[in-house]
Formats: sequence, structure tokens, C-alpha cells
Amino acid sequence: MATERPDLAAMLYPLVRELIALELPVLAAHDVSMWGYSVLTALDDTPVRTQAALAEAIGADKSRIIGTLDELQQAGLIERTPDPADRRARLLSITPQGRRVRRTVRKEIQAQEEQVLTSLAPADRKTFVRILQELHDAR
Amino acid sequence: MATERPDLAAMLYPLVRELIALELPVLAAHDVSMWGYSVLTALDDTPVRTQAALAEAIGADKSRIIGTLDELQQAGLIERTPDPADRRARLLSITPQGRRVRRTVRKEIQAQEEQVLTSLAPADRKTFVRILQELHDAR
DNA sequence: CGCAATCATATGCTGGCGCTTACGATAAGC
DNA sequence: GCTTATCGTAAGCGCCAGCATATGATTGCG
Repeated sequence: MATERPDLAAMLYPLVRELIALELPVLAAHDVSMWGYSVLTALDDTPVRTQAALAEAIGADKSRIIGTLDELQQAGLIERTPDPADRRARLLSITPQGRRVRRTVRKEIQAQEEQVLTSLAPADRKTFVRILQELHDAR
Repeated sequence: MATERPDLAAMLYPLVRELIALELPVLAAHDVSMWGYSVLTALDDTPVRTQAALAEAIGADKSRIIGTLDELQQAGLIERTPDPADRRARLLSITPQGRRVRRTVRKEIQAQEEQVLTSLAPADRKTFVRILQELHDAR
């Protein structure tokens, strides 16, 4: 059958696992968890008004990320400020230190990612990333 | 920063989750688990000589897939035959029924996948799949 | 023949995740 | 003022995966 190809998930899943496996030591070296890094990444883009909104934005469970937020706050990487307009909610923002950590981590992670893509021709590499970004932005 | 892009994992992970979420009802409709489908896929390509080798080939835990193999065998989708050359081992193969089920499921899954990719231009779609396959084959 | 290795199997432990419920504090709407 | 909704928090439940250990049967090697 000339139209046979593996399922996308079957091809992507091991790739994602590989990428995550590469990330973990980088994150560990900076004392940041995967969810912690996701939080920092989201907040680096924009502050968020409630923890529930942040959890939803990064695909986390609102109960489960509380511990993560506690740690990040403890480490001085984020701030949680009661919203003066609604005292049920807490404004979440990244600290300058958090921003530095996040950007350092990202730089190292993306260097690792380039390694994974070395088997591709440079044009394919660029195209792959462009397409991924399109798919990501279309969600 | 013009060189800023999201991490690959950050882009791929939600995509994989989406694809898996699409697969689950298809698999459920055919009474096959995700690991079961992985087993069928692997055996559709080639029989395997030991359960441990199969587990390794699909990235599963050799103990944990025993239940899955039991179910597949019970459902008549695979066969386990003692290896006459080494009675510790069991030759694993897919039955004609298993092959039919697997190919039906794959067809439906890949139709779903095409839906996910509709936001891409057709040329990009082909390129994306080609690149993924290259990355997959390079492992 | 004895020992180490291999195979399938069963099971335990741990941690993570998804989802849910419940609670106190706060806010919005009628 | 009362009811419903929202927020953060805590905790429970069930499932799953990763990893490890143990066992009996079998095999290969010295």
C-alpha cells in the first residue's frame, strides 16, 4: 500500500518523549519543574489575573499547580498579589529573576532541540518549526 | 527578540494530546486499548520472538503489557506460540482478524489526523508528514 | 552438574495526573 | 438580605506508568 504511513501520534509521541527527556536535566540544573517552567513561560508573555486562568492556559489542573506556584513564589521567581478589584483572586506575575531563569532555561532547551533536528536538512528544519508554529497558533 | 519561538516540546505536547484524544473514541469503538493498538501495529509489520522484545519495541513495560496481550489473545487478534527452539519464549503474531481490526482503526485514525491538519496548506501537510517520518526513521 | 542468564508472570511501591468534592472568603445579581 | 457563583485551597479516589523484586521454567556455558 503506497499510502501507508505511521499514525501522526505514533511518530510524534516518541519525539515528544525524547524532547522532554532532554529538558529534564536542564530544568533540574535550574531547580525548576516542568510545570514550573510552563508557568514561567506563560507569565513571561503576560501576567495573569487568576490562578485558575493560568492553570487553564498551560493545561494544568488548578488544584495541582498550587504547590508549583508555592515553590516558584518561595524561590522568588513569581509574585502573587491579591487583586484589589476582587479579593478572591490573585494577580500572577513573573519577577525579573524569574524572567532571567526562564530565558536561560529556554536558551539551553532550544539548543538541545536543535540537536534533535540535526538529521534534517536546514530548510526542512525551518519548515518543520514554521509548520509547528502554525498548528500551535491555530489552536 | 526576532529569534524567539516556543520550545518544540511546548508546541508538540498539546498536539500529541489532541491527537491521542481523537484516537481514544476510535479505539474504544473497536474495543482496543492504546497499548493494544500499539501491539497490533508492531505485529502487523512483523512477528516478534519474545514478549520482552515486543515491549521494548513499542516502549512498553514488559510486565505491564501482559494483560494487554492476554486481552488481545482472548479477542483473537494475536497469537502466542511457544518457540520450539526455546521454550522460555513465545512467538507473537497477529491474526488475520487482528490485521483487519488494526487496518480499519488506522484508516479511521488517519482520517481524524487529516482533520487536525486542515489548517495547513496541502504542500505543508505533505512536508510535515514527510519530515516527521524522517525524524521517526532516524531514531 | 552447577551457576548465571533469560523468559513470562505476578506483584509491590511510588509518583503523577485527571477529576471531583468540600470549605471559607468574596463578589454579583435580584 | 439571600442566593448563586467564583476564587484559592485541601484532599480524596482511581488509574496509569516506571521501576523493581521475586518466582518457576528453561537455556547456555564452563
